[in-house]
Amino acid sequence: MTHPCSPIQREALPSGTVALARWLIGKAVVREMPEGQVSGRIVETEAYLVGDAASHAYRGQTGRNRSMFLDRGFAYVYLAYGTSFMLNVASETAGVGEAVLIRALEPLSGISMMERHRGTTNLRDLARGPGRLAQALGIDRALDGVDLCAPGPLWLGQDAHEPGEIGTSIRIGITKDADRPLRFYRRGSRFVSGPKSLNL
DNA sequence: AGTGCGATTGACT
DNA sequence: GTCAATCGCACTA
Repeated sequence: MTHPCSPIQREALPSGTVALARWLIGKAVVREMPEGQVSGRIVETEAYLVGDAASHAYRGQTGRNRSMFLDRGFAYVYLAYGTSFMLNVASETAGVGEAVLIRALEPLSGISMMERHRGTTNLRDLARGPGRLAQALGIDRALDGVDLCAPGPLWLGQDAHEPGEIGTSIRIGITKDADRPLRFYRRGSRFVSGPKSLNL
């Protein structure tokens, strides 16, 4: 197993939300549960910026989005469509509301636990899409605001693996500021979400 | 207090 | 390919 075993230090995160979104491709998300460890390699991200009408922080800080305004490396978790939790990484200095949405993982460890959480054994479907990813890792609002750069229930790890070639596209599922090239993905990975036309 | 709307998913034609 | 489910939250009054 190629387990990462300690969190990436906050100082190692690149500054700038777009830089972080690209850099996170190929890093690992690690979830510690009572039953064991679940982890996956990040293969798809999106950036949400200040002045971006698609961002939850567009109209400033609110009860839901306050974790977007934490320092780099803290988690912002929210519920979308009443059904799916979304995992984001706050990406700027404290007080600035920007974040990176983690959209898809390539399963690395704890796969049987992911299968149980997701109700399928289809490896490709375990964490392809932000809602599926959160379900596979048992992520919900209880993890909103946790430090992903510290040991605990959820953290970011190095992965002994090349990030691969990174593609860029418009973001998925938004209607405002929909033309900006702020989605990043591992080119050629079968674990990325989205239509073929955005994964070239 | 009421209303409209998603950073999605799964089921179905 | 289409489409409804589902609910917390932000916005209006």
